[in-house]
Amino acid sequence: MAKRRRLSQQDWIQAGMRALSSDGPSALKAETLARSLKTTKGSFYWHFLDVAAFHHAIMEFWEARAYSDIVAALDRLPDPRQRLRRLGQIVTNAAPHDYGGAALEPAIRAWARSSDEIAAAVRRVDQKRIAYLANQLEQIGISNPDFARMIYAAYIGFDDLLVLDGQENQSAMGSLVDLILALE
Amino acid sequence: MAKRRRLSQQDWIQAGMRALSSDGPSALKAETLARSLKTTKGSFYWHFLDVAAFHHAIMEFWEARAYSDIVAALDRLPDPRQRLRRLGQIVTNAAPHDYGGAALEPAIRAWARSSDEIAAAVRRVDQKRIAYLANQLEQIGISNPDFARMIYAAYIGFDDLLVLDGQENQSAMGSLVDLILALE
DNA sequence: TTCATTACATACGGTAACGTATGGTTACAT
DNA sequence: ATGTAACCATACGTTACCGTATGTAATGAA
Repeated sequence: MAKRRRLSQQDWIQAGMRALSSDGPSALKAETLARSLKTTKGSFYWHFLDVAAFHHAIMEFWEARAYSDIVAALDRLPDPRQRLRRLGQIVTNAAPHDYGGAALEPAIRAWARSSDEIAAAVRRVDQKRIAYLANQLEQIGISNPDFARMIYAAYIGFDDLLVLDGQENQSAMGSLVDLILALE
Repeated sequence: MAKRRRLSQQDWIQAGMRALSSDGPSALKAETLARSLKTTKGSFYWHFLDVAAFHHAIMEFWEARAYSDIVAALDRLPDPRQRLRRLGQIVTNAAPHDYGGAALEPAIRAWARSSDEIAAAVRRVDQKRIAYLANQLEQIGISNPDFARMIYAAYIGFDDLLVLDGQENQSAMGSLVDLILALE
């Protein structure tokens, strides 16, 4: 039999992200998750004040990594051009933070549509990522901010399409980056 | 006092789309919507067998228009180039089917992440729209299907960004179309 | 006008979730 | 080994929704 090890906040957050990715925000319930973790509400309410606090914790966990993980992956590359090309590859591989076969990020974005708090977090992350992109583009002589927003919009769209049809996006995203890099 | 006119299926579907757009799929409950329509469940269960049937009706309403409305708006234009440029403008104006200040389409896409039935409908619509785009591009000598998928991904992403930050996308989407039209 | 059909109200029993309270276990530090 | 804190189980009262049943009001065709 399993060892029935005790749980931490992190275990609950992980389970939450998995449930969110596969079933949407309505799966983020204390009793439901408890069953999936083979425990009871008692544990949940020990680790979190209430459901809202749990939601908040998931949001914070995501927000803390959503920007820095991408930048960390790209900043190792010396050239802005290489960084942008690499970005094209990141998107397509079901992206960072994969849970139960489904990507976390599209799930978070979907969640944002029913929660103002989540929407605010997504907005903050978007702003930072778009600014980062714009900065990379400036370094190669492209100052029109349209292009940063364009790349980012495609990034979001590809991520959403991937979840739905599972098709490869790498090629299309790569073509877009190439198109823009060819500008200057 | 108001005349308390009686309701039709359509009234419920409209209310559902409004609720979906502003509060997400969890707002699609019989009793909640009844309150918002100042009536009771009695009316809801008269017009619909159950909640699932109601969801299905909303989905069908959207799917019946999601493809044809866009094509209808574009096919009046004689030239594929003009059609693609026009598409750039459509996206940004909070798109067709606007409810309560929020666009319906991103709400449907978000809903698709928690419902397989909705996801299937979105998939069907996506396929048809991408095929239409690819067809337009072919007419101007661009046969690489990456570009149809790229435009469509950007379309989705811009729509999502619009809801979040309310910024103008027209310029960025236009730049993308121009970039591609310049290919041939 | 009547009366059948359409549309809605109300009351009911059932389920699933919330958060609290309280008591029982496990782990570890001394 | 034993006591304290961390962790979990269980039982409870409450709320919001589901779907059904059944009765009541409105409306148009005869």
